[in-house]
Amino acid sequence: MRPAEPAKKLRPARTTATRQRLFDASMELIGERGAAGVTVDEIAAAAGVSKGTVYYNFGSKSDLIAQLLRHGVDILKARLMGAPDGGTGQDPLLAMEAMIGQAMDFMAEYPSFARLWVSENWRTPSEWQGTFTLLRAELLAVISEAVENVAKAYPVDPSVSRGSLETAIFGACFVVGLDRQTYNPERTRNQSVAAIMAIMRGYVIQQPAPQG
Amino acid sequence: MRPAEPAKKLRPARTTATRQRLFDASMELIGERGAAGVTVDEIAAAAGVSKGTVYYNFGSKSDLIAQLLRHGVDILKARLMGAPDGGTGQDPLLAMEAMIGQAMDFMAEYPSFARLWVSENWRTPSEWQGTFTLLRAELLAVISEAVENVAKAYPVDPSVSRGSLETAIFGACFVVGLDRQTYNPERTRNQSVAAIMAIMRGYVIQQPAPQG
DNA sequence: CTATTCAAACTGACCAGTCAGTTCAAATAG
DNA sequence: CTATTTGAACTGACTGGTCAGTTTGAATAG
Repeated sequence: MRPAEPAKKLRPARTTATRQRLFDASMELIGERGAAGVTVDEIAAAAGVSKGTVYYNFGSKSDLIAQLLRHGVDILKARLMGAPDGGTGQDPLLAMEAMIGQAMDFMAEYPSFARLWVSENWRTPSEWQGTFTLLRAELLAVISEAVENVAKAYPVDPSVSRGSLETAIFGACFVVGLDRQTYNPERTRNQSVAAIMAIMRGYVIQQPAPQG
Repeated sequence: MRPAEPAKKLRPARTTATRQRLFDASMELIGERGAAGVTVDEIAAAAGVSKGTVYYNFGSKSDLIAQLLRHGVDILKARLMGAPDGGTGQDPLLAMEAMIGQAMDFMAEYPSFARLWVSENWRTPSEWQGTFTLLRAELLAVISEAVENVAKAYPVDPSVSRGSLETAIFGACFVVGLDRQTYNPERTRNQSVAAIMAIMRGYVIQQPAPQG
Protein backbone atom coordinates (compact mmCIF):
# COMPACT_ATOMS: atom_id res chain seq x y z
CA MET A 1 0.00 0.00 0.00
CA ARG A 2 1.06 3.50 -0.71
CA PRO A 3 -1.24 5.86 1.13
CA ALA A 4 -1.61 9.43 -0.12
CA GLU A 5 -1.53 10.51 3.51
CA PRO A 6 0.52 8.08 5.51
CA ALA A 7 -1.07 7.44 8.89
CA LYS A 8 -0.04 10.49 10.85
CA LYS A 9 -1.37 9.62 14.26
CA LEU A 10 -1.32 5.84 14.21
CA ARG A 11 2.31 4.98 13.77
CA PRO A 12 4.43 8.07 13.99
CA ALA A 13 7.27 6.12 15.54
CA ARG A 14 9.65 5.42 12.70
CA THR A 15 7.81 7.59 10.22
CA THR A 16 8.41 10.80 12.13
CA ALA A 17 12.13 10.18 12.31
CA THR A 18 12.29 9.20 8.66
CA ARG A 19 10.42 12.30 7.57
CA GLN A 20 12.65 14.52 9.64
CA ARG A 21 15.74 12.98 8.07
CA LEU A 22 14.24 13.46 4.64
CA PHE A 23 13.39 17.08 5.44
CA ASP A 24 16.92 17.77 6.62
CA ALA A 25 18.58 16.07 3.69
CA SER A 26 16.42 17.63 1.01
CA MET A 27 16.55 21.10 2.57
CA GLU A 28 20.32 20.96 2.36
CA LEU A 29 20.58 19.54 -1.15
CA ILE A 30 17.79 21.55 -2.72
CA GLY A 31 19.03 24.75 -1.15
CA GLU A 32 22.42 24.16 -2.72
CA ARG A 33 21.53 23.02 -6.18
CA GLY A 34 17.88 23.90 -6.69
CA ALA A 35 14.77 21.77 -6.81
CA ALA A 36 15.34 20.65 -10.38
CA GLY A 37 19.02 20.00 -9.81
CA VAL A 38 18.61 17.34 -7.16
CA THR A 39 17.49 13.77 -7.79
CA VAL A 40 15.26 11.71 -5.57
CA ASP A 41 17.99 9.09 -5.40
CA GLU A 42 20.40 11.63 -3.97
CA ILE A 43 17.91 12.79 -1.37
CA ALA A 44 17.21 9.23 -0.31
CA ALA A 45 20.90 8.44 -0.06
CA ALA A 46 21.64 11.59 1.94
CA ALA A 47 18.84 10.75 4.34
CA GLY A 48 20.12 7.20 4.67
CA VAL A 49 16.85 5.84 3.40
CA SER A 50 15.75 3.92 0.35
CA LYS A 51 14.14 5.55 -2.63
CA GLY A 52 10.94 3.58 -2.09
CA THR A 53 10.61 5.14 1.34
CA VAL A 54 10.57 8.60 -0.15
CA TYR A 55 7.68 7.61 -2.36
CA TYR A 56 5.95 5.87 0.50
CA ASN A 57 6.04 8.93 2.74
CA PHE A 58 5.57 11.58 0.10
CA GLY A 59 3.73 10.75 -3.05
CA SER A 60 6.17 12.52 -5.35
CA LYS A 61 9.21 14.74 -5.49
CA SER A 62 6.86 17.67 -5.94
CA ASP A 63 4.91 16.82 -2.80
CA LEU A 64 8.08 16.43 -0.83
CA ILE A 65 9.10 19.94 -1.76
CA ALA A 66 5.69 21.40 -1.00
CA GLN A 67 5.79 19.88 2.47
CA LEU A 68 9.35 21.07 2.87
CA LEU A 69 8.19 24.62 2.25
CA ARG A 70 5.39 24.26 4.78
CA HIS A 71 7.84 22.80 7.29
CA GLY A 72 10.26 25.70 6.95
CA VAL A 73 7.56 28.33 7.13
CA ASP A 74 6.18 26.78 10.31
CA ILE A 75 9.59 27.12 11.91
CA LEU A 76 10.07 30.69 10.71
CA LYS A 77 6.61 31.74 11.80
CA ALA A 78 7.14 30.28 15.24
CA ARG A 79 10.37 32.22 15.55
CA LEU A 80 8.85 35.49 14.42
CA MET A 81 5.85 35.20 16.71
CA GLY A 82 7.98 34.02 19.58
CA ALA A 83 10.28 37.03 19.44
CA PRO A 84 10.81 38.37 22.95
CA ASP A 85 7.93 40.65 23.85
CA GLY A 86 6.26 40.38 20.50
CA GLY A 87 2.86 40.93 21.99
CA THR A 88 2.97 42.75 25.27
CA GLY A 89 2.86 46.45 25.71
CA GLN A 90 6.50 47.15 24.95
CA ASP A 91 7.79 49.63 22.41
CA PRO A 92 6.58 48.33 19.04
CA LEU A 93 9.77 49.50 17.36
CA LEU A 94 11.80 47.35 19.74
CA ALA A 95 9.43 44.46 19.14
CA MET A 96 9.94 44.95 15.43
CA GLU A 97 13.68 44.95 15.90
CA ALA A 98 13.50 41.74 17.90
CA MET A 99 11.44 40.16 15.16
CA ILE A 100 13.90 41.10 12.44
CA GLY A 101 16.64 39.74 14.64
CA GLN A 102 14.79 36.45 14.79
CA ALA A 103 14.47 36.49 11.03
CA MET A 104 18.21 37.01 10.64
CA ASP A 105 18.90 34.14 13.01
CA PHE A 106 16.60 31.93 11.01
CA MET A 107 18.33 32.83 7.75
CA ALA A 108 21.67 31.99 9.32
CA GLU A 109 20.40 28.70 10.68
CA TYR A 110 18.43 27.60 7.62
CA PRO A 111 20.15 29.27 4.67
CA SER A 112 19.09 26.41 2.45
CA PHE A 113 15.45 27.15 3.12
CA ALA A 114 15.98 30.80 2.29
CA ARG A 115 17.64 29.85 -0.98
CA LEU A 116 14.84 27.47 -1.84
CA TRP A 117 12.31 30.20 -1.12
CA VAL A 118 13.87 32.90 -3.27
CA SER A 119 14.67 30.40 -6.01
CA GLU A 120 11.15 29.17 -6.52
CA ASN A 121 8.93 31.90 -5.12
CA TRP A 122 8.45 34.06 -8.18
CA ARG A 123 8.30 31.47 -10.93
CA THR A 124 5.31 32.24 -13.04
CA PRO A 125 3.48 28.99 -13.53
CA SER A 126 5.05 26.98 -10.75
CA GLU A 127 3.98 23.66 -9.34
CA TRP A 128 3.99 25.31 -5.93
CA GLN A 129 2.21 28.51 -6.91
CA GLY A 130 -0.66 27.85 -4.51
CA THR A 131 1.65 26.76 -1.73
CA PHE A 132 3.69 29.92 -2.03
CA THR A 133 0.68 32.20 -2.13
CA LEU A 134 -0.63 30.66 1.06
CA LEU A 135 2.64 30.57 2.96
CA ARG A 136 3.61 34.05 1.87
CA ALA A 137 0.32 35.38 3.20
CA GLU A 138 0.90 33.69 6.56
CA LEU A 139 4.32 35.23 6.97
CA LEU A 140 3.22 38.64 5.78
CA ALA A 141 0.40 38.57 8.31
CA VAL A 142 2.93 38.30 11.12
CA ILE A 143 4.95 41.18 9.77
CA SER A 144 1.83 43.17 9.11
CA GLU A 145 0.78 42.92 12.73
CA ALA A 146 4.13 44.21 13.94
CA VAL A 147 3.99 47.12 11.50
CA GLU A 148 0.44 47.82 12.57
CA ASN A 149 1.56 48.12 16.17
CA VAL A 150 4.21 50.62 15.18
CA ALA A 151 1.65 52.61 13.23
CA LYS A 152 -0.58 52.71 16.30
CA ALA A 153 2.16 53.96 18.58
CA TYR A 154 3.95 56.37 16.26
CA PRO A 155 2.96 58.85 13.61
CA VAL A 156 3.76 57.24 10.29
CA ASP A 157 4.02 58.47 6.75
CA PRO A 158 0.54 57.93 5.29
CA SER A 159 1.82 58.27 1.74
CA VAL A 160 3.70 55.00 2.03
CA SER A 161 1.66 51.93 1.08
CA ARG A 162 1.62 49.59 4.04
CA GLY A 163 1.66 46.53 1.80
CA SER A 164 4.65 47.64 -0.22
CA LEU A 165 6.48 48.46 2.97
CA GLU A 166 5.84 45.02 4.42
CA THR A 167 6.97 43.41 1.20
CA ALA A 168 10.16 45.42 1.28
CA ILE A 169 10.90 44.35 4.84
CA PHE A 170 10.03 40.74 4.11
CA GLY A 171 12.24 40.65 1.04
CA ALA A 172 15.07 42.55 2.66
CA CYS A 173 15.24 39.96 5.45
CA PHE A 174 15.79 37.15 2.96
CA VAL A 175 18.19 39.03 0.74
CA VAL A 176 20.29 40.58 3.47
CA GLY A 177 20.46 37.27 5.29
CA LEU A 178 21.52 35.37 2.19
CA ASP A 179 23.95 38.02 1.07
CA ARG A 180 25.64 37.98 4.41
CA GLN A 181 26.15 34.25 4.25
CA THR A 182 27.27 34.22 0.62
CA TYR A 183 29.25 37.38 0.06
CA ASN A 184 29.80 39.18 3.36
CA PRO A 185 30.24 36.76 6.24
CA GLU A 186 32.12 39.44 8.13
CA ARG A 187 28.97 41.49 8.62
CA THR A 188 27.33 41.03 11.96
CA ARG A 189 23.78 40.10 12.72
CA ASN A 190 23.20 43.48 14.30
CA GLN A 191 24.47 45.41 11.30
CA SER A 192 21.98 43.53 9.18
CA VAL A 193 19.14 44.20 11.59
CA ALA A 194 20.03 47.88 11.73
CA ALA A 195 20.03 48.19 7.95
CA ILE A 196 16.59 46.64 7.69
CA MET A 197 15.29 48.69 10.59
CA ALA A 198 16.18 51.79 8.60
CA ILE A 199 13.03 51.04 6.63
CA MET A 200 10.94 51.35 9.77
CA ARG A 201 12.69 54.47 10.98
CA GLY A 202 12.02 55.99 7.59
CA TYR A 203 8.38 55.01 7.83
CA VAL A 204 7.90 56.73 11.15
CA ILE A 205 7.24 60.36 10.50
CA GLN A 206 10.06 62.72 11.04
CA GLN A 207 8.99 66.17 11.94
CA PRO A 208 7.24 67.53 8.86
CA ALA A 209 8.99 70.22 6.88
CA PRO A 210 8.69 73.40 8.93
CA GLN A 211 5.97 74.87 6.83
CA GLY A 212 3.55 75.86 9.55
CA MET B 1 35.32 25.27 -37.53
CA ARG B 2 33.72 26.23 -34.28
CA PRO B 3 35.43 29.33 -32.93
CA ALA B 4 35.45 30.01 -29.22
CA GLU B 5 34.81 33.61 -30.13
CA PRO B 6 32.81 33.79 -33.33
CA ALA B 7 34.14 36.50 -35.58
CA LYS B 8 32.75 39.63 -34.02
CA LYS B 9 33.87 42.17 -36.54
CA LEU B 10 34.05 40.15 -39.74
CA ARG B 11 30.58 38.69 -40.07
CA PRO B 12 28.40 40.14 -37.41
CA ALA B 13 25.47 40.28 -39.78
CA ARG B 14 23.56 37.11 -38.99
CA THR B 15 25.36 36.33 -35.79
CA THR B 16 24.36 39.49 -34.00
CA ALA B 17 20.72 39.00 -34.83
CA THR B 18 20.89 35.33 -33.89
CA ARG B 19 22.48 36.08 -30.55
CA GLN B 20 19.90 38.70 -29.76
CA ARG B 21 17.12 36.25 -30.54
CA LEU B 22 18.78 33.65 -28.35
CA PHE B 23 19.12 36.16 -25.53
CA ASP B 24 15.47 37.11 -25.75
CA ALA B 25 14.24 33.55 -25.94
CA SER B 26 16.37 32.21 -23.13
CA MET B 27 15.72 35.18 -20.86
CA GLU B 28 12.02 34.49 -21.16
CA LEU B 29 12.16 30.72 -20.74
CA ILE B 30 14.80 30.61 -18.03
CA GLY B 31 13.09 33.33 -16.06
CA GLU B 32 9.91 31.29 -16.07
CA ARG B 33 11.17 27.82 -15.35
CA GLY B 34 14.71 28.22 -14.08
CA ALA B 35 18.05 27.49 -15.66
CA ALA B 36 17.88 23.77 -14.97
CA GLY B 37 14.26 23.54 -16.06
CA VAL B 38 14.78 24.68 -19.63
CA THR B 39 16.32 22.59 -22.37
CA VAL B 40 18.61 23.85 -25.05
CA ASP B 41 16.20 22.42 -27.61
CA GLU B 42 13.43 24.63 -26.26
CA ILE B 43 15.61 27.70 -26.32
CA ALA B 44 16.63 26.99 -29.89
CA ALA B 45 13.04 26.41 -30.95
CA ALA B 46 11.82 29.59 -29.26
CA ALA B 47 14.56 31.57 -30.97
CA GLY B 48 13.65 30.02 -34.30
CA VAL B 49 17.10 28.55 -34.65
CA SER B 50 18.57 25.07 -34.62
CA LYS B 51 20.16 23.52 -31.60
CA GLY B 52 23.53 23.44 -33.29
CA THR B 53 23.42 27.20 -33.66
CA VAL B 54 23.20 27.59 -29.92
CA TYR B 55 26.37 25.56 -29.53
CA TYR B 56 28.01 27.42 -32.37
CA ASN B 57 27.41 30.83 -30.81
CA PHE B 58 27.84 29.83 -27.18
CA GLY B 59 30.02 26.94 -26.20
CA SER B 60 27.56 25.42 -23.77
CA LYS B 61 24.30 25.97 -21.99
CA SER B 62 26.29 27.24 -19.06
CA ASP B 63 28.11 29.83 -21.18
CA LEU B 64 24.87 30.99 -22.68
CA ILE B 65 23.51 31.71 -19.23
CA ALA B 66 26.67 33.45 -18.08
CA GLN B 67 26.51 35.77 -21.08
CA LEU B 68 22.82 36.26 -20.47
CA LEU B 69 23.58 37.50 -16.97
CA ARG B 70 26.21 39.88 -18.28
CA HIS B 71 23.81 41.13 -20.92
CA GLY B 72 21.08 41.89 -18.39
CA VAL B 73 23.42 43.58 -15.95
CA ASP B 74 24.75 45.82 -18.70
CA ILE B 75 21.23 47.00 -19.41
CA LEU B 76 20.39 47.52 -15.74
CA LYS B 77 23.63 49.36 -15.07
CA ALA B 78 23.03 51.66 -18.00
CA ARG B 79 19.57 52.45 -16.68
CA LEU B 80 20.76 53.14 -13.16
CA MET B 81 23.59 55.38 -14.28
CA GLY B 82 21.40 57.10 -16.81
CA ALA B 83 18.78 58.08 -14.26
CA PRO B 84 17.82 61.71 -14.77
CA ASP B 85 20.31 63.91 -12.99
CA GLY B 86 22.26 61.03 -11.56
CA GLY B 87 25.46 63.02 -11.53
CA THR B 88 24.87 66.72 -11.44
CA GLY B 89 24.49 68.83 -8.39
CA GLN B 90 20.88 68.08 -7.66
CA ASP B 91 19.48 66.80 -4.37
CA PRO B 92 21.10 63.39 -3.85
CA LEU B 93 17.92 62.06 -2.28
CA LEU B 94 16.01 62.93 -5.43
CA ALA B 95 18.74 61.34 -7.52
CA MET B 96 18.44 58.24 -5.37
CA GLU B 97 14.70 58.22 -5.88
CA ALA B 98 15.14 58.51 -9.63
CA MET B 99 17.56 55.62 -9.57
CA ILE B 100 15.23 53.37 -7.65
CA GLY B 101 12.51 54.34 -10.08
CA GLN B 102 14.74 53.20 -12.92
CA ALA B 103 15.32 49.95 -11.10
CA MET B 104 11.58 49.39 -10.74
CA ASP B 105 11.07 50.08 -14.43
CA PHE B 106 13.77 47.58 -15.26
CA MET B 107 12.17 44.92 -13.06
CA ALA B 108 8.86 45.50 -14.79
CA GLU B 109 10.43 45.34 -18.22
CA TYR B 110 12.73 42.38 -17.62
CA PRO B 111 11.03 40.36 -14.89
CA SER B 112 12.59 37.21 -16.29
CA PHE B 113 16.05 38.58 -15.68
CA ALA B 114 15.14 39.46 -12.13
CA ARG B 115 13.84 35.95 -11.55
CA LEU B 116 16.98 34.43 -13.03
CA TRP B 117 19.08 36.62 -10.78
CA VAL B 118 17.37 35.77 -7.52
CA SER B 119 17.07 32.13 -8.47
CA GLU B 120 20.74 31.52 -9.05
CA ASN B 121 22.52 34.27 -7.16
CA TRP B 122 22.94 32.62 -3.78
CA ARG B 123 23.60 29.01 -4.77
CA THR B 124 26.64 27.89 -2.87
CA PRO B 125 28.90 26.20 -5.36
CA SER B 126 27.37 27.53 -8.54
CA GLU B 127 28.72 27.37 -12.05
CA TRP B 128 28.27 31.13 -12.20
CA GLN B 129 29.73 31.96 -8.80
CA GLY B 130 32.47 34.10 -10.32
CA THR B 131 30.11 35.76 -12.75
CA PHE B 132 27.73 36.71 -9.97
CA THR B 133 30.44 38.04 -7.71
CA LEU B 134 31.70 40.30 -10.47
CA LEU B 135 28.33 41.55 -11.67
CA ARG B 136 27.02 42.07 -8.18
CA ALA B 137 30.03 44.24 -7.39
CA GLU B 138 29.43 46.34 -10.48
CA LEU B 139 25.82 47.00 -9.57
CA LEU B 140 26.58 47.68 -5.93
CA ALA B 141 29.19 50.20 -6.96
CA VAL B 142 26.52 52.25 -8.71
CA ILE B 143 24.26 52.14 -5.69
CA SER B 144 27.16 52.85 -3.40
CA GLU B 145 27.97 56.05 -5.22
CA ALA B 146 24.41 57.31 -4.90
CA VAL B 147 24.36 56.51 -1.19
CA GLU B 148 27.71 58.21 -0.80
CA ASN B 149 26.30 61.37 -2.32
CA VAL B 150 23.44 61.32 0.15
CA ALA B 151 25.85 60.83 3.00
CA LYS B 152 27.83 63.86 1.83
CA ALA B 153 24.80 66.11 1.65
CA TYR B 154 22.88 64.94 4.72
CA PRO B 155 23.73 63.88 8.23
CA VAL B 156 23.39 60.11 8.32
CA ASP B 157 23.25 57.52 11.05
CA PRO B 158 26.88 56.41 11.50
CA SER B 159 25.84 53.29 13.37
CA VAL B 160 24.37 51.81 10.21
CA SER B 161 26.82 49.81 8.11
CA ARG B 162 26.94 51.36 4.66
CA GLY B 163 27.45 47.99 3.00
CA SER B 164 24.51 46.35 4.70
CA LEU B 165 22.35 49.31 3.79
CA GLU B 166 23.30 49.08 0.14
CA THR B 167 22.62 45.37 0.15
CA ALA B 168 19.20 45.98 1.65
CA ILE B 169 18.35 48.54 -1.02
CA PHE B 170 19.69 46.33 -3.80
CA GLY B 171 17.76 43.33 -2.59
CA ALA B 172 14.59 45.27 -1.90
CA CYS B 173 14.54 46.51 -5.49
CA PHE B 174 14.52 42.97 -6.84
CA VAL B 175 12.08 41.58 -4.32
CA VAL B 176 9.61 44.44 -4.38
CA GLY B 177 9.71 44.51 -8.17
CA LEU B 178 9.12 40.79 -8.47
CA ASP B 179 6.48 40.71 -5.79
CA ARG B 180 4.57 43.44 -7.51
CA GLN B 181 4.52 41.52 -10.75
CA THR B 182 3.67 38.17 -9.18
CA TYR B 183 1.38 38.90 -6.27
CA ASN B 184 0.39 42.57 -6.27
CA PRO B 185 0.03 43.94 -9.78
CA GLU B 186 -2.30 46.61 -8.44
CA ARG B 187 0.53 48.35 -6.64
CA THR B 188 1.97 51.27 -8.49
CA ARG B 189 5.53 51.95 -9.42
CA ASN B 190 5.58 54.96 -7.12
CA GLN B 191 4.33 53.03 -4.13
CA SER B 192 7.17 50.61 -4.60
CA VAL B 193 9.70 53.39 -4.92
CA ALA B 194 8.37 55.10 -1.82
CA ALA B 195 8.61 51.91 0.23
CA ILE B 196 12.23 51.39 -0.76
CA MET B 197 13.04 55.04 -0.23
CA ALA B 198 11.92 54.60 3.37
CA ILE B 199 15.29 52.91 3.87
CA MET B 200 17.08 56.07 2.83
CA ARG B 201 14.87 58.33 4.87
CA GLY B 202 15.58 56.12 7.85
CA TYR B 203 19.29 56.37 7.15
CA VAL B 204 19.29 60.13 7.12
CA ILE B 205 19.43 61.39 10.67
CA GLN B 206 16.25 62.97 11.92
CA GLN B 207 16.73 65.74 14.39
CA PRO B 208 14.86 65.23 17.64
CA ALA B 209 11.56 67.02 17.22
CA PRO B 210 12.19 70.64 18.13
CA GLN B 211 9.96 72.33 20.64
CA GLY B 212 6.56 71.76 19.21
C1' DC C 1 -0.65 -8.87 12.06
C1' DT C 2 0.01 -4.62 9.85
C1' DA C 3 2.50 -0.45 8.92
C1' DT C 4 6.82 0.69 7.41
C1' DT C 5 11.15 0.16 5.19
C1' DC C 6 14.30 -1.94 2.02
C1' DA C 7 16.73 -3.17 -2.28
C1' DA C 8 16.86 -3.69 -6.88
C1' DA C 9 15.25 -3.94 -11.29
C1' DC C 10 12.60 -1.67 -14.83
C1' DT C 11 10.22 1.90 -17.95
C1' DG C 12 9.64 5.54 -20.60
C1' DA C 13 10.82 9.99 -21.27
C1' DC C 14 14.08 13.50 -21.65
C1' DC C 15 18.39 15.94 -22.50
C1' DA C 16 23.28 17.99 -23.17
C1' DG C 17 26.42 17.86 -26.32
C1' DT C 18 28.39 16.14 -30.99
C1' DC C 19 29.13 15.87 -35.81
C1' DA C 20 28.77 15.23 -40.73
C1' DG C 21 26.71 17.72 -43.90
C1' DT C 22 24.22 22.15 -45.95
C1' DT C 23 23.44 27.09 -46.88
C1' DC C 24 24.73 31.54 -48.18
C1' DA C 25 26.96 35.87 -48.76
C1' DA C 26 31.03 37.94 -49.78
C1' DA C 27 35.43 37.74 -52.03
C1' DT C 28 37.96 36.65 -56.03
C1' DA C 29 38.69 35.25 -60.74
C1' DG C 30 37.70 35.17 -65.49
C1' DC D 1 28.86 40.89 -65.32
C1' DT D 2 29.08 35.78 -64.38
C1' DA D 3 31.37 31.79 -62.33
C1' DT D 4 33.84 29.86 -58.68
C1' DT D 5 35.65 29.57 -54.18
C1' DT D 6 35.74 30.11 -49.33
C1' DG D 7 34.48 29.70 -44.73
C1' DA D 8 31.45 31.37 -41.21
C1' DA D 9 26.85 30.26 -39.93
C1' DC D 10 23.61 26.96 -39.50
C1' DT D 11 21.17 22.37 -39.49
C1' DG D 12 19.05 18.31 -37.24
C1' DA D 13 19.64 13.46 -36.48
C1' DC D 14 22.12 10.84 -33.28
C1' DT D 15 24.55 9.26 -28.91
C1' DG D 16 25.27 8.14 -24.36
C1' DG D 17 23.54 9.02 -20.28
C1' DT D 18 20.22 10.51 -16.61
C1' DC D 19 16.12 10.64 -14.02
C1' DA D 20 11.22 10.40 -11.99
C1' DG D 21 8.35 7.25 -10.87
C1' DT D 22 6.73 2.12 -10.53
C1' DT D 23 6.74 -2.43 -9.08
C1' DT D 24 7.85 -6.38 -6.42
C1' DG D 25 8.75 -9.33 -2.82
C1' DA D 26 11.10 -9.84 1.21
C1' DA D 27 12.61 -7.94 5.81
C1' DT D 28 11.68 -5.48 10.08
C1' DA D 29 9.47 -3.26 13.69
C1' DG D 30 5.54 -1.76 16.69
